[in-house]
Amino acid sequence: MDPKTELPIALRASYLTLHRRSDAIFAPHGVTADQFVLLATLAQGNALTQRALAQRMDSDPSTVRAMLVLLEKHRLIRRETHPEDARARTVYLTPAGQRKFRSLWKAGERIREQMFRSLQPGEAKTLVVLLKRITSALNPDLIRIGESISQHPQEDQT
Amino acid sequence: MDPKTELPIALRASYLTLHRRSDAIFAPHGVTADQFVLLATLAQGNALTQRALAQRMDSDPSTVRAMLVLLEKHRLIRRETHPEDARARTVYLTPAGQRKFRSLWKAGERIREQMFRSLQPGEAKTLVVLLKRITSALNPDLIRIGESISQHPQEDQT
DNA sequence: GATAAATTCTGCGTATACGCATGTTTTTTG
DNA sequence: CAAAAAACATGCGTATACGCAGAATTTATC
Repeated sequence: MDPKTELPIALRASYLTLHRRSDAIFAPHGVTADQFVLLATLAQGNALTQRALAQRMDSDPSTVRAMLVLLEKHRLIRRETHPEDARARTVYLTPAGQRKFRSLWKAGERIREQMFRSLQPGEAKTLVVLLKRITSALNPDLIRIGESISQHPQEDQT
Repeated sequence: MDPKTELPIALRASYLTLHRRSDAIFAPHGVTADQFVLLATLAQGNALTQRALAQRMDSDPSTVRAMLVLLEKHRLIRRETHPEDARARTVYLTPAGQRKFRSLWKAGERIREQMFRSLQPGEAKTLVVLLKRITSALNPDLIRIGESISQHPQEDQT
């Protein structure tokens, strides 16, 4: 089969496999794979608004909100009204959330190691580069010549 | 950031973006991205059991079932009891399902083209190879299909 | 400075995605 | 052949994932 056809399928298979495996590894910690991504994003840049958090996670704001409601109930994160913008809510990792994240990071190392070891030196970097390439190619905020992409609010992210 | 850390994140971002984009493109046809994958799998090998279908889609049997129930209601697929094995049900694409798939295939060409064009000659093939590599690296029991599945992800002997 | 426009979160509806338990049927074993 | 084990589909519960509409608030416009 030609690569153009195979590529979306291979991408899907890879992601679903990674997701399943992550869920299995994190389950004993009472956390899902996606919750881990959220916690990791917060660990990297605390005090984000829900919207900013969603953007960095490549997720939908309403999806993130549902996750936050759960995580807040589990006392891993905390939400406060933004001091300057009463529309927004700022999200913080609680101390328990920080501890949990560190422990999850260790647990996840096994998976990262497993993926990484299956690749030759340099291939991981290549893979990341190519993935980012197709991601931005699929992102409709790029203006293509000859093709009309209407109805899309331009947003300028960093 | 080092590639080992970035890889899972990049994979997730790529897949979610592809999935969103596909959903948007297929929505006017009344079909989701995942339903497209199912129909495509059936188009390639008709008359599969639900389990075989799930395996080829890299999906869970119970997930596939839910999709089949929907697709059957939409008259795109049909399920019959397996002639020799009364436990299993065989899935068929209806004529309408075949037509729908052909039309979806055309609609999806735009996305495949967009991904493909962002890559240099040969890179698409490379990307597929690397994705398959990490997929099987993450699969704890890819040795034999159809065997009982061990649920102890502790052993890692290769 | 009042009104319109944009932004942010919330809530709802639908569709995966998966694990687990259950019921039925086939296959294996003693 | 009878009992046990395995395989297949179903149903349930939880957690994304997303679009869309609505309410509150900030920013822009005249």
